[in-house]
Amino acid sequence: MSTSPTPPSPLDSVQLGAYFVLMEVAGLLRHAVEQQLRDDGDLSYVQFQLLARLGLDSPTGSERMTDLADGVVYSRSGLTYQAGLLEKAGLVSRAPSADDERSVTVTITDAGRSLISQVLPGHVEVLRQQLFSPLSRTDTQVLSDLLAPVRDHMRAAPPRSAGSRRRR
Amino acid sequence: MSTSPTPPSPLDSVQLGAYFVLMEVAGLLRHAVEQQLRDDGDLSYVQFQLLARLGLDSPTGSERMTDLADGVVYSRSGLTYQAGLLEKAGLVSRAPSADDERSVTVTITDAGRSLISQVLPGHVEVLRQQLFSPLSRTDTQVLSDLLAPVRDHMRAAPPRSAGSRRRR
DNA sequence: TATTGTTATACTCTATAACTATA
DNA sequence: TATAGTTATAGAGTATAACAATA
Repeated sequence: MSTSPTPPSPLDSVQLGAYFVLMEVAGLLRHAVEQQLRDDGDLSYVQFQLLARLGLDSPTGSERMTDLADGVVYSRSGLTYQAGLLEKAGLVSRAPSADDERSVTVTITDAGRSLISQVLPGHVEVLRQQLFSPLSRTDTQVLSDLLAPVRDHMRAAPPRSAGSRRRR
Repeated sequence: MSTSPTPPSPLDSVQLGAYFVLMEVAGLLRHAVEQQLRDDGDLSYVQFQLLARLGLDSPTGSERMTDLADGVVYSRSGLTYQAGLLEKAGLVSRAPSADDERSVTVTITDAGRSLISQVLPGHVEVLRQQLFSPLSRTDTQVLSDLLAPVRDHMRAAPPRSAGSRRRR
């Protein structure tokens, strides 16, 4: 069932090129960014994502475990592991949700917010140097507009048949 | 020395958006692709990259360890580990280089080539469904053209001050 | 019964440092 | 001395399955 009924029909060279550049740029960028986060705040990229989501995106500074897992494409156990690390470091707190006793609400602490602002300037610097220096403002806008539909498409299609539940 | 003399001056929202989409798309794509490679050929993404580089890019099917490490942004020991796995699986062979006794030449085997062609159709399918279905041919071309300079810029700048040697 | 989250466990990957051998 | 590669080792991250508790 892994072979499709239609002939393989390889991607054309433009598509292959786009695939490779995309993956290489993202890989190199992640590498650079992880090093900065490690140096400036002893954070992994995923941990930064979690903190940023709580501290920058969420108006309340809180989210349920499940929502965090959905946003970061994580296994439940993986998120539990990371949330445990963050909590042990005093960067977030966990408490049973008010409305649903099964849920756990994760909240960023003052120390967490402080760490974000400590790490953010360096982070922005890396982005500026590595990613944006070769891109004009228009380029950046176009790039964003091109990738946004892809992201939405990927989020919609549930290819992760692993566990069972995923979609909210 | 981690704070720059110039004011933090945060990225504008367009730049931040571009950064996040780029990372999310690449992350989701890598996730999907890794699952396919695992299912169809029991390969990690890095192992696939190594085999593809030897089998598809190199005309001779051989490369030195160092050149492979440069191409895949790996630590030397990491490459040794992966090359060891591939060799144990019979997908590559290793032999001291002819001209330089210090070097090791890695060569893809028939089994390695066979595995690539076994895995490639499914790989292409995933790319088509996940990445390219929301992109026109023009979109794809533009995306590629936008990212190519970024890749070149990142390759040139040696931010990995870790080990010591890196640039060829 | 379905969902939320945790735990135990095992495995893969990566990086650092020490080491050998050749240039 | 500098480079190519390996080894030992240690640590971080991830996933699976079994589990407990609530809806």
